[in-house]
Amino acid sequence: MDTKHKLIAAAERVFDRHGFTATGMDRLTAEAGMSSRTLYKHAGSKTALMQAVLAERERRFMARLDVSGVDAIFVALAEWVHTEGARGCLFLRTLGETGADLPVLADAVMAHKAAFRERVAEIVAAEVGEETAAGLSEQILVLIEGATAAAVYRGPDAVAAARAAAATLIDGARR
Amino acid sequence: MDTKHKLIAAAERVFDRHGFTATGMDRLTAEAGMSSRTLYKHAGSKTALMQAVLAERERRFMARLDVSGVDAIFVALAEWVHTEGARGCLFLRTLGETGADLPVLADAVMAHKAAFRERVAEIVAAEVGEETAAGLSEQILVLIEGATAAAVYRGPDAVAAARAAAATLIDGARR
DNA sequence: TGAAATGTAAAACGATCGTTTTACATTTCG
DNA sequence: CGAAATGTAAAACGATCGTTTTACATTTCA
Repeated sequence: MDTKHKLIAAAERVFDRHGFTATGMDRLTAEAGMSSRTLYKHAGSKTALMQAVLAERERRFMARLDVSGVDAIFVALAEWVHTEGARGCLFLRTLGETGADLPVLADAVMAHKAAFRERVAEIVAAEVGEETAAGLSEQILVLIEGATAAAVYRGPDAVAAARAAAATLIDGARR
Repeated sequence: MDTKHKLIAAAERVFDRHGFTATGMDRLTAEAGMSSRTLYKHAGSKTALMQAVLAERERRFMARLDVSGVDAIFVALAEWVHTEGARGCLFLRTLGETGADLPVLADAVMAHKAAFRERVAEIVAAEVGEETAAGLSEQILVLIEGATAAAVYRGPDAVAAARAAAATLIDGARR
């Protein structure tokens, strides 16, 4: 059981830094410190391994989204960028790499984004009320995605700017 | 000369829809309707072809950014999504696919993003003045990136939300 | 004790990768 | 006219792809 988690953690690092398609199995076995036989016993296939990586990523990301205010979302995002770096959303990157050619991964990405959007809507609704939240939560969603994307070349400044913009928008919606 | 442009246009379509790494030369030659010998005569290599694609993409994208107000940026973005679809920023996707493993492409992406950021700053400054623009243009930048990313799974709604958010932020900065 | 489970190391599988080469047809233009 | 330029079609290059297999070592536990 420890072997599988070690594999997924190693695969997440390598896929995140070098991309899914460009990463060969030899690099995965080397990084995970195990033979290819063991890797395939646990993962099944390269695509299934990426599936497992996305599932683990979703678990970890959603745990950070367990907050009770919009501002806290951006604090959490700033922490994420600080500890894990900024290479863009792994889900959208995976979708972008494979397009619709690997439906299993495309479905996982879309399911994650639906859950993510739902969670953001809940947080916004709790802060400004159901009726105001309708249009506002989509704006907050865009700010989170934008901070994630822009942080690739702007670093923490992008997250800070998104945080400030969100505060302005929330403040405007309150009155 | 027409051959080269036909090649680049075909390569842009294929790379955009199926990714850079996952696309083989056979798919490129088929889509461009030419032999691999001719392709290599004009492009040099797969990486150089992607370089040319990014240069063409930048030319076309920057032409759309030739507007004189922040709101017009989002109108242009909405048009782009309508005519070309939403598969995310090709520059960031390319960077995400290859990481730092192909410095030529990474450099092209960073150079484009610097120019893009500069252009956005100019547009914002023209609208609210130099001193107010400092912090605000980074927020607008985040909104554009966010609309581009979120449009992958939210479609035109993401652009509309970003446009509304930008209007609110600009309005707040004016007074 | 001994069989089942779990691991490693390494060779091999056919397929496909990006690229070059060989052989030949057509067009361009001094 | 005739050579240079530009194209196609297709085979071949060595390398690497994702995956399976063979052979063997170690641990687990009824």
